[in-house]
Amino acid sequence: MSSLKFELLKQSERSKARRGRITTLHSVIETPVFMPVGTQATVKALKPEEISDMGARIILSNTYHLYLRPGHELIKEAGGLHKFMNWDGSILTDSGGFQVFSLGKLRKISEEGVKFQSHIDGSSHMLTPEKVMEIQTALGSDIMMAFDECAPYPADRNYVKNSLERTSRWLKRCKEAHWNTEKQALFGIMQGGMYKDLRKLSAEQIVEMDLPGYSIGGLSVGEPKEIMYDVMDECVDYLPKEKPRYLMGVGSPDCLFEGVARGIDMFDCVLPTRIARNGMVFTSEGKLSIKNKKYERDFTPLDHKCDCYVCRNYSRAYLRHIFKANEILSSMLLSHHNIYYLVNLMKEIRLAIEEDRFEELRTRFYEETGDTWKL
RNA sequence: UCCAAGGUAGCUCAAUGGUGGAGCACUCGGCUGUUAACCGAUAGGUUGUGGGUUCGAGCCCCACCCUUGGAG
Repeated sequence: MSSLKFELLKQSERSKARRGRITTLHSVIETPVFMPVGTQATVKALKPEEISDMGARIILSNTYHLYLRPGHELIKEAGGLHKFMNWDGSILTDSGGFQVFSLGKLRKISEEGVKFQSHIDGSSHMLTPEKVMEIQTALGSDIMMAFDECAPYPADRNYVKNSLERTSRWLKRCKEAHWNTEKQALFGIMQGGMYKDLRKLSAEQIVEMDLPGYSIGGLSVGEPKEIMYDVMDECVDYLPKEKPRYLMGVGSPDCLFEGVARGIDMFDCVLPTRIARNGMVFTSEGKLSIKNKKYERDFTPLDHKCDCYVCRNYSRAYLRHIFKANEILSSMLLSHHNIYYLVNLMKEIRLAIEEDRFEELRTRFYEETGDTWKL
């Protein structure tokens, strides 16, 4: 019995969009799917049952952060990450590869792995493919990500090539260190920066490993959207149709549409929760900054088309007030709305694909949200 | 009534006699595998009032007004 099953339910004929279903030990996940991010074993400001009630069946957490604090051994002792954080759906754990990018000044890369200086206490730690697999095995995630290097943008071709080839070698080591194959699936990560031929090279090297799923990494790292879409166009074609494709770190509503249209099945992003804590929300009419004075006496809901708990019970005026007053409830309510918005958006997208009207939904989305998502 | 300390941005406070600043608040913007309840920008001033000394005063001198504390 395999740790992960992917069924391709429908392939759209007018685009690469497709409907699928992933089954892991903990849940059945309808795709395309958006995965909320819970880096430190919590989707910030939200209770697991809220996320579950919205219909989300999978969330993402992070190897690097949990290894540093509270430590993977402790989580193993607690009975695994699911039990520890009270989440009974599926969990995908990122490998710490993104931290190679985001903690740029605090790390040193070698063939063996990456030496990090903890951003918490400055202590030194070595993450290797083997170590990362050990940590993710202890956490007990349903989907483990291979250890990769997320190259910065811009980066010169030579750097990107060396980096991607090392990532491929690290993937091989991850696979060799992967023993809990009955319960946990390992995904490989494509790199290659903005160079299409390098994307192809990376894809060939990782697909050869015959893994249950593949992701596209190294995008949405500061490049213009046109470039990201352009690279995505090609990337997907290099990945097998019968395996789930995961675009890492992408999650603005427009990018979700563009990703789905290009054949992506899975997405994750900190955007909805982060911008919520900073007073920004998604609505059916585009972005809305609850900080703006124009909402001071606006007693209507955030989004009149939304039927989430927040939109059913609170006004913009109230949400503005608690945000300005720096009340904790502000983060809770705005995060709830934003996650609901994306989870629901994906639900609509799945239905549209089933009914052969994804393109119409996509067009309508851009019409209704105006220039909010302009490139 | 006397004594003391003090009056500088909306608030709390900086500023050897030499171009009046900061934090917070306000207004706006940004955030894409979380080092982020974060970061950035705009705006905001007759330095309590009136005199004086000085090339030059928020700062020194005089008077007055106001605030706080103490004494009676």
